[in-house]
Amino acid sequence: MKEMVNTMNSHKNQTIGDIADALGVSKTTVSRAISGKGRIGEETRNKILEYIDEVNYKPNPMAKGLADQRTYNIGWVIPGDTIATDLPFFQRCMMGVSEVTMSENYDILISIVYDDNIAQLKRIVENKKVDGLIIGRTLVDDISIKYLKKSNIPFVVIGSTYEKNVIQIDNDHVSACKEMTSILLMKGIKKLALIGGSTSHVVNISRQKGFEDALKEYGLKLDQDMLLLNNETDDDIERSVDTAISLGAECLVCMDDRICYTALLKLHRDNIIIPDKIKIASFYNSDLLANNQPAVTALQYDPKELGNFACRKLFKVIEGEKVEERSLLSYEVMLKGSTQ
Amino acid sequence: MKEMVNTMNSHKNQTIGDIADALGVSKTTVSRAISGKGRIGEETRNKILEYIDEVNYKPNPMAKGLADQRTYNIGWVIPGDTIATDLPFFQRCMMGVSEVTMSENYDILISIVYDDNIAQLKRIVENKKVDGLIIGRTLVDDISIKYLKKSNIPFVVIGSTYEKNVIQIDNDHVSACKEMTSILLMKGIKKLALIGGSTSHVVNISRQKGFEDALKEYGLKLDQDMLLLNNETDDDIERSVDTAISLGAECLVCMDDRICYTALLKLHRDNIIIPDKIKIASFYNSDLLANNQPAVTALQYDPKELGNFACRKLFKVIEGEKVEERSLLSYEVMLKGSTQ
DNA sequence: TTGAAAGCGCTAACAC
DNA sequence: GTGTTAGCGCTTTCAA
Repeated sequence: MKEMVNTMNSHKNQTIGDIADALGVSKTTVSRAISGKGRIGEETRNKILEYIDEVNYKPNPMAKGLADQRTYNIGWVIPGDTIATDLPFFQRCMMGVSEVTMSENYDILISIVYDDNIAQLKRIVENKKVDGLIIGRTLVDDISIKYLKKSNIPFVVIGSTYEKNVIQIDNDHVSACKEMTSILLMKGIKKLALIGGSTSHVVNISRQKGFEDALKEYGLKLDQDMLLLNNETDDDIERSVDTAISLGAECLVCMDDRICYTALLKLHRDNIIIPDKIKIASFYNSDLLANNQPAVTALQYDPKELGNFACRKLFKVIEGEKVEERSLLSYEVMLKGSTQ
Repeated sequence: MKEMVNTMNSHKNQTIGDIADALGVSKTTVSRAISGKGRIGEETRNKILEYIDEVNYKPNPMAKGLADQRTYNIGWVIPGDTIATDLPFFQRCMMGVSEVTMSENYDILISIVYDDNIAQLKRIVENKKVDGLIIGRTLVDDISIKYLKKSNIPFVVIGSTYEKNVIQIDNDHVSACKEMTSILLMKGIKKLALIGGSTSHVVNISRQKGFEDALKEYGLKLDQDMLLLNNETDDDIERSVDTAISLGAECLVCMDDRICYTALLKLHRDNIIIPDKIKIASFYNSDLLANNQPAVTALQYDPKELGNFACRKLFKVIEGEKVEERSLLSYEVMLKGSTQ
C-alpha cells in the first residue's frame, strides 16, 4: 500500500490541487472530503482521506482563511506594565486559553496594551488578524473594552466591568472576600485593616465590597481609617502597614499577594511576629505566601480554569451562540498559620 | 477636502478594488502606491495614499499573505510546565520580542511546548502560520530545535545549544558566573557550595562551568561534594542546603532565584543569620532576592533585551541576511549585603 | 507610468 | 455524487 507515496511530496508544498490530480478527482471533491460538507461518496472520501494522511497534506490556513473570512487565530490581550506581566496569573490564564485553542485548531495571537495605548490591539483588529479576543484584565474605565465594543468583533473579558453587554468571566471576588473576612471575624479577629491596590482595577473594588459586606453582615461599623487603598509602590504599602499598626489593627487584610508579600517583609524587618503580635491574610494566594513561615491565610483561585472557560465562551460567541453575560468561577479559602 | 470621505466606507470592508474604483485607477496602481514597488507617478501615488489615509483603509493580511506567501506572524515558543512559565523571564522576553514585531508590522503567535510534546509547535509550522520562530529556552537534548532544523523554517533560540548551525542569543552565563564567583573568592570567601538545578538545561551547565572556571583560575581544587546539582523540588534544595552547611560551606552559590529563595526561607527558618553565619549569592537575580533582608548578591540580566535582540535577528534571517551564529549579551554583578 | 490578467490555495454556488 | 466556475483580496508578470 505504500507504493503510491511519493516521498518527494513530503517536502514540496502540497496543495489541494496536487492531491486532486494525484487521485484523479476535482479540487472540490477533495475539499468536501476534508470539510465533511456537501455530498460525497463514502469510497471517494476514504480514498482521499487516506492519501492525505499518507502524504501528510496540511491545508493552507491563509487560503482557507481568505476564502471563508476566518483567521483561525484569537487575540490574547494583556497589559504591558512590568508589575502586571510579572504576575504568573496571565501566563497561567493563557495556558487555559491555549488548551482550548489547541483543541479547536486555533492559535493565540498576542496583543499587549500599554496603559491606555491600544495601538497594538487596534492593529490586530483592523488588520483582521483574529476572529475574536480575550481581554486578560479589566479596568474601571477600560478603553480596550470600549474600542472592541465599537469594532463589533467577538470578545470576552476575564474580570468584571461596568460596561453593558460584555461577556465576562471572573472569579466571584465579592463572595470570596466576604467569606474570608467573615471567617476572620468569626475567629474573633475584629480590628481588620484593609490594605489595597489601585481602585482603578475593577477587581480591587470587588474585593473592597466583599470586605465591607462581611463587616456589615456582622454588624460592625466600617472604620474608614482602616481602609488603606491605592497603594502603588512598596513605600506606600509599608506606610500603610505602619498606619494600620498605629491604629491598633489585629489583622492586615491584603488585597493581593504582592501587597501581602511586601507587608510580610516589613513586619519581618520590624520584628513583628506573626501571628502573635499581628495577623495577616491575603485576598489572593501565591507560592510566596504559601511558602512563607508561617503560611498565609489566603484566597485561592485557578487562573488556568479562568482562561479555559473564557476561551470556550469566546468560541461560542464566534459561532454565534447565545451565552450568558456573566460567569463567576469558584474559589477556596486557605486557612493557614498567619491568622491562627 | 473632507467632502470625498464616504463615512459609510469606514464600516464596510474596504478592498483594494474599492479604493481603485473610487479613484478611477486600477488595483495594480493602488497596490504599487502602497508597496512602493514598481514605477508610479508621484502625483497618483500621493492621491492614493491620501485617500487611503482618509478612509482608513487597511490591506487584508490574509490576502497579502496568500499572494506573497507570508503570514506576518512569528512564533514564540515557550515551555508549558508551570515552574517555568511562572517565571517573569518569559513574559519580559516576550515584551522585547513584541517591541520588534510591532515595528515590523508583525504579530506574535504563541506555541507552548509541554516537555517533549511539540505537537503545537508542529501545528503552526506545518500549517504555515508563521514566517519564523523564536525558542524561548533551550534544553540539552532539544527536540524543538531538532524539529525546526529539519523543517527548514527560519528560527533563532534564546539560550545556548550544542546543535550546530543554530542562531543563538544568550547572556554570557559562563563569563558572568565566573566573574561573580571570582569576586567572592577575592573577598576571601573560599568554601563555596554550588546549589543547582537540572543539568538538562544548557544554562545550568554554563553556570557550572563559570563557577568551576573561577575556582580553577584561582588555583583552588574543585570539591565535588560541594557541587549539589539537579535539585528539582523544594525538598531537594533544603536537603542540599543542609549538606552544604554540614560540609562547612561559607557561602551558598545558588544557580537561580528560585533555588536561592527556597534556600533563604530554609536558613531563616533554621535561624541561620545571613551574612554572619553563612553567605549566599545567586546566579540569577529577581525582585524577591533584591527585596530580601539582606539583599542578595546576584547576577542581573535583561530578558527584554534578549527578546528584542533575538527578534531583530530573526527578521534578518527571514530576509535572508547572513547573521552570526552566536551572540552573547551582557550582565551585571549586583553586590549586596548577603555576601558582606 | 499605468492596466489587464493570471495566480496564491481554498470554498461554495450551481451545474451535470 | 462529482465537477466547473467564480470568487476571497492582494501581488506581479507582461503589455500597452
